[in-house]
Amino acid sequence: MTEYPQTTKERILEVAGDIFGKEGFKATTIRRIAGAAQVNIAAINYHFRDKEGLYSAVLEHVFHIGFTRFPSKMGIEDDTLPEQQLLFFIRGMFYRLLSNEGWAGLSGRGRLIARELLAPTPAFEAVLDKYIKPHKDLLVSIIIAIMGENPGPRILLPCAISIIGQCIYYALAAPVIKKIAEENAPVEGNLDRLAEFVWLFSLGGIEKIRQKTSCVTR
Amino acid sequence: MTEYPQTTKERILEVAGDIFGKEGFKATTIRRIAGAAQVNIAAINYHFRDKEGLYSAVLEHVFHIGFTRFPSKMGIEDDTLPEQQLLFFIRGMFYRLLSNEGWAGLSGRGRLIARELLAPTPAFEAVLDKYIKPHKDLLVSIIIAIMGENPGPRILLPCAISIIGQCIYYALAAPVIKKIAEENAPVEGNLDRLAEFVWLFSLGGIEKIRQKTSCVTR
DNA sequence: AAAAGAGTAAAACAAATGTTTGAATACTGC
DNA sequence: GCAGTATTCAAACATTTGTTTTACTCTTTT
Repeated sequence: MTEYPQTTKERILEVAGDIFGKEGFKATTIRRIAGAAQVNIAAINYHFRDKEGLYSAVLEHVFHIGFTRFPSKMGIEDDTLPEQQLLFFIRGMFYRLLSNEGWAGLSGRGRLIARELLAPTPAFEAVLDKYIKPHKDLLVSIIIAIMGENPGPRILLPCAISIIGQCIYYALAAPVIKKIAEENAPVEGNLDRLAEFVWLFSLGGIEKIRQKTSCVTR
Repeated sequence: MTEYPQTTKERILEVAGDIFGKEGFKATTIRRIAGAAQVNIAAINYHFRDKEGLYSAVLEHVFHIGFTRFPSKMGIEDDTLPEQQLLFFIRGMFYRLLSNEGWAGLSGRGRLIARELLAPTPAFEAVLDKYIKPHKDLLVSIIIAIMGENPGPRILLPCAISIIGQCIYYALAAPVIKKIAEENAPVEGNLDRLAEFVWLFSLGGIEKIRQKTSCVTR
């Protein structure tokens, strides 16, 4: 991505993120990383100890970049309406997951995240606590605000999962979506429209769930 | 899974599905498969030509099993109400993706599918046409029936993606969901409840989308 | 300017992995 | 029962790949 002079270490991190994401941990060879980063093979082991050490560093780096450029609360103020908060939250996810300044549509480094969801490595535990749990908690609090009551985890968490699931699926299945529904592929120009769609869809979902559960409990 | 005598070829297929799913293509060694299936290494190349040939066969086999045991239209008759059809469709996905008779929660062979969504291999093209596209078309027709009108692909496909996305995310992120929302992990005993939740949520979503788009177009 | 240390380079090592070979064994049709 | 085919097996081959070693270069410190 960045062509301007960087330190060897930085260049390795950037390049490794893309390649690990595209190929997966096992399929990635340090020779390939070294080649792409125009760095000697031994430099990788020198800076990161071994392949696994490099991977951990990459994972942390990727999450740091994503949540620094697109924080969970992006655009959300204390006086923002709950519904608006949800829109910002979803739009944030789309941009973090799919924009080029973010995780580039999981086509590059971002696919790392999907791979970790699928099969968490030990290195994932750290980012789970640091980035993902707070992110989830924020969403849950937004849902509570929209519902106007706290229906408990058996309602809240599935709601959160449904919302996050839609966003991540766009990112995860981007290659397939491009093939069977090209018009709606999650490319840069579509992000706002798709985010707004998911937002509306989710508002409707939350509303429906609220009706049903209120109906049952009372 | 099956312990009773099978042909070598069948045993290889079964075992390879699990291992490819858990480890990914590159990380899977044919020696490991041979060991687990109690088969000579060369037998694999004999029956399937090479590692890639085995993988293609496994992928087709996995999809065949899944859509044979849990067909897209499972439970859907011609006179089923559209809303009911959606419930059956979603429930079918949950069982296909997550039950032990299906793809076993992507913990075993089913994870193959998620891997293919993430990074399609050439072998995926075939199953895409044979299984996935018809499956998508069915869902789209159900959505049209629920909406009572055809709002065009820019509305329909995002709807379909939102619905499928929720289902697949449960399967994909099962390891992580277990960690942060254990009560709602997609295990056998939760499938009906979660399917019904996703159904309600999606009905609400479709309704909301329909309102908005009618509002704008007219 | 000399010494020390950090960073880089090329080559070599050892383990693993996909594939092939050629012989041995089981099965099938006549 | 036998020829012919299909299947299984153990061993070997050629690559690939993570890691280490050793020497070299450059910067910083004294």
